[in-house]
Amino acid sequence: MNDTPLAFSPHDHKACSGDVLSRADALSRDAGLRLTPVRRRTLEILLEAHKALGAYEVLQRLAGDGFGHQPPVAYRALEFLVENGFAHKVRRLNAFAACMHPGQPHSPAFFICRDCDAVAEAPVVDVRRALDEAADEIGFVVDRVSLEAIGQCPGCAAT
Amino acid sequence: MNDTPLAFSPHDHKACSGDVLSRADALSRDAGLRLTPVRRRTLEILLEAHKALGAYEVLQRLAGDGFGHQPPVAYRALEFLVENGFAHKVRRLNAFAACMHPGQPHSPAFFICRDCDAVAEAPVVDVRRALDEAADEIGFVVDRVSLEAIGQCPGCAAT
DNA sequence: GTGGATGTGTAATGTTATAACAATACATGA
DNA sequence: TCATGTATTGTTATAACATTACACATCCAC
Repeated sequence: MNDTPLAFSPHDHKACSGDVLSRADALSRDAGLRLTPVRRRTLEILLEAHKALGAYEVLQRLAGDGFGHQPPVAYRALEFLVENGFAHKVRRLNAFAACMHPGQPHSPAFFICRDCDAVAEAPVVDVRRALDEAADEIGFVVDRVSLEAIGQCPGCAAT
Repeated sequence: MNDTPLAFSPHDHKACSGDVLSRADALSRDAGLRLTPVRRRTLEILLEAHKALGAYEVLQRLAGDGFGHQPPVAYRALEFLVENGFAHKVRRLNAFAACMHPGQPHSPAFFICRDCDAVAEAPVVDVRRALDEAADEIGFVVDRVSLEAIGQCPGCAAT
């Protein structure tokens, strides 16, 4: 429960956040999606935090910025972001994290550190393919998958 | 002989429940675990329901059987079952399901039907291996994994 | 401009989960 | 037998997460 970054390696948060945000702008324009002020600010909040945030944490920051104070304000914005691939829900934490690769259809997995709560999103195409095969065998048609691993991140293992 | 998990095919619930329950008794004895009345009854409830149940549903049935009426009663029993491999938590549903293969260390995935809410537990060793490889690459040590797929089960696809 | 669809705001409520403490059961060894 | 330690169960209260329902505003196609 510290500020350990979303990814497990040091990097320039501001640069990667800005980058993702501007890609989100472009993607929304192209797709005819309305990345309205609340929604855009919500994404920005997730990017700034650079970790998974609960809906009520997001709400608190939105309220501080002059948006609504009630839960649906945050939940609706988060829902929009998740549905359109700008964010992911991390079920293990009941929390939300900005997607680091919006627009590139990817099958993400989340690696959640049990010690510092950091969440890393990693592409795991092979994993997804293996899962689809397993589904095929039982005649199940997969819509969406959530893959979450709990364990220890390199940073916490080092200490 | 096919691999379709029990949940998606007709079968004798009472037989498979009884079987799992007696295996749980044996495993507990061997491992020195105390499968106390609440805990055993909780497992029995999950087996009888033969689907994923919310903690409050479990609690209601426990209360009806003369056990406590308060949430921790159910949560504690469920936690015991999950920790010792007798049940699984299905995070997508905020619910719990009996493990159909207690004692056999397995890396389970859950296939959740969006139409009928049936939950099938399937072994997915390949998937787990692929995930471990992805974790290795980023220096993450995996403890436990939750793999949940939402989609359509064979039964609902047929109708 | 009008009207429908979409988005934002609020209040109220529902659902899931845990903290904190008290009471009880049970094994072990004096 | 009785004291003592530990695990378990029970209760109250509350935290944390999420949704429903409804009012009003804004966008945009016609």
